[in-house]
Amino acid sequence: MNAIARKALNLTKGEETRALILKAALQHASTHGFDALTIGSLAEKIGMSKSGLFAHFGSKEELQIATLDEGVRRFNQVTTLPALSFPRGLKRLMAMCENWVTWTTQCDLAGCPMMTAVTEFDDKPGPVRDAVVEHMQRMQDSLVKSIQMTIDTGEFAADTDPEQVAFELFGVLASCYRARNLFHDEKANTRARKAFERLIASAMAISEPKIVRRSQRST
Amino acid sequence: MNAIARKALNLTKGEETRALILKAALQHASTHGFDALTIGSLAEKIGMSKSGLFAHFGSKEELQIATLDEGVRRFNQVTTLPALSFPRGLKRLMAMCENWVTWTTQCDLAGCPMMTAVTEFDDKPGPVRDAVVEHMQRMQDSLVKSIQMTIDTGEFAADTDPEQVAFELFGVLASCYRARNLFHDEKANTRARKAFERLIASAMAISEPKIVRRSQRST
DNA sequence: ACAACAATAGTACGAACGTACTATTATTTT
DNA sequence: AAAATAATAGTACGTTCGTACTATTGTTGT
Repeated sequence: MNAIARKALNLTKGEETRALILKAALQHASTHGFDALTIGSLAEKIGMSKSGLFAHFGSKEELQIATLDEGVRRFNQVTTLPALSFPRGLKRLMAMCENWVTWTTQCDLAGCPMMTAVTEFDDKPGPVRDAVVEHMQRMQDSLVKSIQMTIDTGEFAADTDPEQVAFELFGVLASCYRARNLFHDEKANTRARKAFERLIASAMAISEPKIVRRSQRST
Repeated sequence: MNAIARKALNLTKGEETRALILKAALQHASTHGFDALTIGSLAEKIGMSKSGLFAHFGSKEELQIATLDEGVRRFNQVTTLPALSFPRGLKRLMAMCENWVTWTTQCDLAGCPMMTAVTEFDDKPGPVRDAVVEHMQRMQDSLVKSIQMTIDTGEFAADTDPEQVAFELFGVLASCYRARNLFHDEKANTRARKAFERLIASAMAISEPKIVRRSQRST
């Protein structure tokens, strides 16, 4: 990119390379993990010197955190943001579920960087773990809020436990990623969608099954 | 352990230390990951020399695979095996679910080593990944078989998709581990149990909800 | 008990790691 | 265009890594 084009985007040279580094870093971390995110290998990957790259972050931990932040940013960009164009409630929630399934593909990532970060840092105290926890907490809060909205609109049963639904939705996603990345299972996305549907349907159904069962059993 | 006690267990000295190493290795890997399973740190942890420990495995990869094998062995020991004492079908399946929730605690592990291995090696080709895939495939097959048995006994609906149920069961477990290890959520186990129950109930329910819905909508 | 062998320790090596520190270019501001 | 500043490269250092290789100790079978 030349200086003119850069100025048009209000980017300094440093910011431009930093963005370039983070793009490569995110790709690397999503496939090989955040621990494999070494300064040397990353520098070689994008064709710059170790020290030149290092100067942008000051430490490996800062690089990891910046990469994680970038991952979350991209995630929100392709999942949460587009979902906001749907009306509050079930429609929006379903849009988010669908976007979750396809987001890594959309962003050209092999795995989900956040999911990787979670298992990598869940027992490794330090600033990176803190960042992971904060991000995941924020995501969960936003998800719980979406579910609560679906209750408020009356689409989900009033006695639905939003946190329980969020818990299960996350599980579906985790299972989907595993099936995709470990087993290269082509049905992974389909299975995830089916699981989402079932989960949603179960939150919608009020207490109808009970009534039926009673009438059948009373024969 | 002295030589007499060892002989009583039919163990050579080498086998004894190997078992000791693997116990420490599994603990280390379950908390810090398989990549952090370095020869040096492990040797120091159990008070022996790097070269002495190394001689038992010949390479780091072999150590990782042996540790993974040990994890699977322990897993089966406290989950699959006890469940076999329950009758085929729903009872046994429910026992397995319950054992999954508590197995790491029972084995004094911080996280689930297999779950860690999956995210760590899902995009890292090599013998370790191959071992992970093989183990997980075997586990999944056994789970699918258990679900199929529950269909055969008539406890699950005939049109139940065993692989789909296995997919979702795994997701619940993944979510449980995340809640426990990342958020230190005390409700994690409770949520997992609730999710299992809901999933099982949904496989049991035939097509009753449909009937109700139709009658309501036709107003 | 002693020879044969298994198990462990010691030492050394190249490679890669993170991170200082200094030098050299680009870029921006005046 | 020159001065000031930002960005990148170069070099070096101490650690730790995995893994050879050799030496020593412990265990086992005869």
